Amino acid sequence: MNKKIDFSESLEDYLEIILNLQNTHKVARSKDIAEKMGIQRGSVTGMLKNLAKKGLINYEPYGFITLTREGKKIAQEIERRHKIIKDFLFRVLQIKSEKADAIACRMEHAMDRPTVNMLVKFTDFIDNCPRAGADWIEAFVNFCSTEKPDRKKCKNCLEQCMTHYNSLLSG
Amino acid sequence: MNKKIDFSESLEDYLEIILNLQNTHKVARSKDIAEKMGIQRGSVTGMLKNLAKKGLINYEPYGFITLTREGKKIAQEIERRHKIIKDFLFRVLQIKSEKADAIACRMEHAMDRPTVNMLVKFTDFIDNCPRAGADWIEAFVNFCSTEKPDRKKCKNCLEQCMTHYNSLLSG
DNA sequence: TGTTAATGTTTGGCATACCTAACTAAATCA
DNA sequence: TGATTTAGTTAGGTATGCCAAACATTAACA
Repeated sequence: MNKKIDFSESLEDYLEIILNLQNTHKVARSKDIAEKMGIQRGSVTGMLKNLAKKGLINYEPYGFITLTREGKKIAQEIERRHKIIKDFLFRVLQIKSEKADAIACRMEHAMDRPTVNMLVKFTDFIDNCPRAGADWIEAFVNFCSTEKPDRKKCKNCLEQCMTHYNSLLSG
Repeated sequence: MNKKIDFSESLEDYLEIILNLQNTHKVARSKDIAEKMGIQRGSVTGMLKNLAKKGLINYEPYGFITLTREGKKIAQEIERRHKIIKDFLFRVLQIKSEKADAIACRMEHAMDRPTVNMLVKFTDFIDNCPRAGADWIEAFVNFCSTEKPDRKKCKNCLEQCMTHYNSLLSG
């Protein structure tokens, strides 16, 4: 029974924004959706009807807009993808927060669930593996700004990493 | 003079495919483009005219299709993004080759040049940093398939990593 | 060289998703 | 409560990008 209709990027964006508005403003309003989507108010109505027809929102003219259970499920999935991708772009790839958000907003439609799940595991791994961690990301930043990696620095880095791990064990 | 028109995903796909066909078959044919795009032959003609109008391909009815200098530049940029993203998905995130290609094909339109550049640097870093490398990716695979990371394994892993680095220095 | 098959084009139609402008309902305030 | 502002809807229009089917051209081969 799991309908695997694939929704358009636009539709997914609407759901994500409605969820967002629901969370911050209690209820989603047509005007705010238009504003967040960067489109005209008139364009929103059509999509609201569309979303309602698909059973993703509760909607009647001039009434409140809320996500149905199904709509919320999808919106939350998109929101989750967004956060995961943004986190990777921002924390690992060092993309500036605002830009990371903008790109995540586009990438979230391109990646499917299993792939995003692997990305979560990967950032988890970076955060938890003694060979990686915050200082390793620091090393990456350094790697980016220098021409050729200095092997001597590598020795230091490795030793530091080992020391840190040992203190983790004993601490 | 650097025209920064942003092209549609569809248009970028056409260019990428034309480049691909140019490289493998010497010349791009309407039928093959349709096949690769998974669309009907009739739909291709319209876009060819569009691409020609934008100065991205050399095209006249019933004639050969080749990329102009400008078109090739864009196609190569897209192709580059595709390869980089696919490599990351496949080698790092362990996404199966075919699927990695399909997702890369969608992601390549979502990521801009600077972001892709950071992704290259990141995979470069993974390949070159003594704390990362192929065995570290192996460790990630292991991390994915186990519930909780085993700290004892970490000790081994770290020591192996250190040994490997030392042998690199002396070797 | 004439016929046939393959390839490419044209046409009309459809769906999505946006716009503007006119209109309607609801909310606000005097 | 009535007038005005704000929010939401409707209607008609545009651009993209696809389809199917009829048509035109080119290539293949007999």
